[in-house]
Amino acid sequence: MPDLPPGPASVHNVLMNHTGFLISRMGLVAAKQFGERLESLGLTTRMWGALNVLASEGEITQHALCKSIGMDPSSMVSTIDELEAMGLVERRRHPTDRRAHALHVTEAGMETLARGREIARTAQEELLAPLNDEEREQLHALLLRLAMATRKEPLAVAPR
Amino acid sequence: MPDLPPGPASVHNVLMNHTGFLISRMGLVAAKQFGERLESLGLTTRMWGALNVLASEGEITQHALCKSIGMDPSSMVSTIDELEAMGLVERRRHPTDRRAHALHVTEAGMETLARGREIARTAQEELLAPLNDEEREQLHALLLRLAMATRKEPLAVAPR
DNA sequence: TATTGTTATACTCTATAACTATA
DNA sequence: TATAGTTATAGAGTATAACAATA
Repeated sequence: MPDLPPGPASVHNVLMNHTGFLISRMGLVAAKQFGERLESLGLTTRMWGALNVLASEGEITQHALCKSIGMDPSSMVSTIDELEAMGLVERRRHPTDRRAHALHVTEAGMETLARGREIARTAQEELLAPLNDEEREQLHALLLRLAMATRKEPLAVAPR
Repeated sequence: MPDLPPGPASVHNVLMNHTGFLISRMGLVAAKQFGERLESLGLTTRMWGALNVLASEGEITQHALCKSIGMDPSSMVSTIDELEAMGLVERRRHPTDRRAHALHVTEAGMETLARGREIARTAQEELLAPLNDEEREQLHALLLRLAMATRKEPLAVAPR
């Protein structure tokens, strides 16, 4: 009885035949690699996702942000807490609804966001290194069509 | 101030521009959909991954199985416990090493595996529904090249 | 009566370290 | 001294329910 299977460890050929497994697997790798790079900014993938959407939407409520990225409201509290503690986001008064906050991205938040986007480019370059430009566009287009079909799935930005 | 961003909820346009995000996102969707379907067999994605590799490798040790799918040995214990409780796998005596087990897939295990593969086909059909056959092959080939480049990453079969 | 944000809680998944019995 | 399997434990990450303030 062979004690170890032949070939490099960690992923088995049998599983590689399934596209769904490959997507799941590469999704974990991508999230992990990006998350490790984001640590240099003191950000998690969840914080980055929230900051990113917030900057593009302007001042919105936590509730709206939750719906926008599919995060649970109770999880959003701690995410915004962390961003606020770092001075990247402020909870400002909502002009009309005294229950709600108007989430505001600070100047420091915009700077961190810019550096995060640079990191995202680097991480993407690392992830897609085996592919040329045309192939990268192909992959993106194919994934985008899949994503558009499952847009309503209430999944958070990052796996962990 | 707009209370909700325009368009359908749960995933934001800004994030859709990143291939890494799309892969991560679709990986979660794929794993979730497959996991829900596997419940009908009483299996988790982890159990299915272990059973699948085990059947293709014959009788190997838990240690070898761990290396083969990138699962932690301590997590493997409960995974095999569950498979054994369902009568799909047996811990048999290793012929030469009294510390180790020879993991054996039972006949019931092979039958469950066959049904699992049918479920995998169905789930894949659902996931890749927006793509035609040629596009599915393209996507698979592109992901496979990425996966081969990161084969050594010690990540488990399924995110949760 | 419903909604926003918050807190407390529980549950899952995973990783770490220590332990045993063998090698 | 190292290895296979196990156990116990702790740490993320997430989901659920209840709550106060306000609509």
